[in-house]
Amino acid sequence: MRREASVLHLDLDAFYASVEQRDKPSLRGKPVVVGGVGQRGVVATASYEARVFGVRSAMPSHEARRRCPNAAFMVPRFDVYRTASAQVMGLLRALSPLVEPLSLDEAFVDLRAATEPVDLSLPGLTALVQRLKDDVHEVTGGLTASVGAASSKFLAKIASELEKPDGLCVVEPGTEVDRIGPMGVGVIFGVGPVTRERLDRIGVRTVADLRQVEPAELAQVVGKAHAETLAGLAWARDDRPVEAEREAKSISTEDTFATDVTDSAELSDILRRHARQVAARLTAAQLFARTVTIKVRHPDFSTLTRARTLRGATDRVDVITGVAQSLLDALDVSGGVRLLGVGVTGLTDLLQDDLFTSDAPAEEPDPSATPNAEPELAPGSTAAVVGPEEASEEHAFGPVTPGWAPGLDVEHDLHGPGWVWGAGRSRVTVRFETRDTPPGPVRTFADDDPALRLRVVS
DNA sequence: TCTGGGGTCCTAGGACCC
DNA sequence: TCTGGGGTCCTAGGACCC
Repeated sequence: MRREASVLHLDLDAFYASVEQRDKPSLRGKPVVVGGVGQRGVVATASYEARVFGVRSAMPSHEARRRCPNAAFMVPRFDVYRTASAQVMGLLRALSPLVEPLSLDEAFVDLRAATEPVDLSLPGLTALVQRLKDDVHEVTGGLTASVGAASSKFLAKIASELEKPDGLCVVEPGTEVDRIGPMGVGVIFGVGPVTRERLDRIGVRTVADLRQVEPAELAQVVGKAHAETLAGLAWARDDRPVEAEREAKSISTEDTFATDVTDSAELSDILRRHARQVAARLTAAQLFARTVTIKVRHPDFSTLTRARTLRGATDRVDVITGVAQSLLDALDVSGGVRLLGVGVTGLTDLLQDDLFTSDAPAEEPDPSATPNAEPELAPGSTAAVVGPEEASEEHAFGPVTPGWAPGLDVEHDLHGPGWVWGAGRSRVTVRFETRDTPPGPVRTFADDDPALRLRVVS
């Protein structure tokens, strides 16, 4: 436990929705919901105006629509979010090189590793955090961040949430135990609905309640490893370091279909597409994987995974496809499939692998040696046929209407840049405005109007 | 027409080895 | 010729995070 509040946690407020409001002036001050817009979509982020109506992250989109029919519903623009995120991470790294991103909109910073000496007194920290927030606002063109400073990751994260949005909270060292005592156990990272319910059943509702539980009883309720962490955190004991470079442990992609898929040829196509994406990401990261996993969700939402570990690591599309297909073949999917995914784990980089096996008889580091136990990859297997990489990388929010999904950027020959307000019945409605204009006019076009096209923005 | 996608970590059981 | 315990690897599932 540190003696000074040298850990920062930064969280961009309603990040995706705020970026949309920044870039679409007519949406400022209005409810905005970013996420899947299809029947099976869920909410990724709701603006604060939408939260007033009870719209929350992870809520099914149809439920969000019911609660807030007047909200603007739009598909995420990850390239734009990535750019804004990189700008913010850049500011953090200028403060201290020891930055641990948790997602596009969240990161820890260790100020002890700062290149220049930092004044960690309460006024010093407050001034530093305020400057950081101002810089974030400026560099991103108007986004706000909530920042917490404390003596540990646990408290810094709690602190950043205390005064959201646009929050600034420094937890003074020595006050941690008192501060968290009255809070619900749900503030503890790792305590979700299930654990909260289990704790509730033994009378534990607040962090202070948690301190009274016998270690043995706690272990029985939440498991040994979890119990030890929780017991420590209840007393604000947390010495987890801020870690800048964490190696990826798995890579996966999956897709929930607009309607359940029953055709096995179609499932194979989808599987191959996923395998191709996974292989491409392995290659891009210069990694190889030993275990291939598939994930299948049935129409009743029951979900299962099947995995097979190979003798050697691979990044080959045909190998990954072949293993995935044979795993799928062993399952009964006659009732249809709601979701299909492919993933890899057991990641190694070849160089290291090579090093460790260099005195062994040439188990070729070349992954072409790995189709070993994969009879389904016999010559003539269609698995070896590899098509061009899919154009769309982000299926994350599901069945995006090809073309005119709401929120996407467009350009019209006459009217200039704008964004898709809505589409359907062979028509597209566009609002012509950008980040730097006042709210603009709305026009409707035929969806095959040659003067109108999608615009790539980041 | 309930319930995304991309991750991490933990548990538990069985195989296998010493 | 009857039986323990530890360690590691693998698979499957589940809780949780953003």
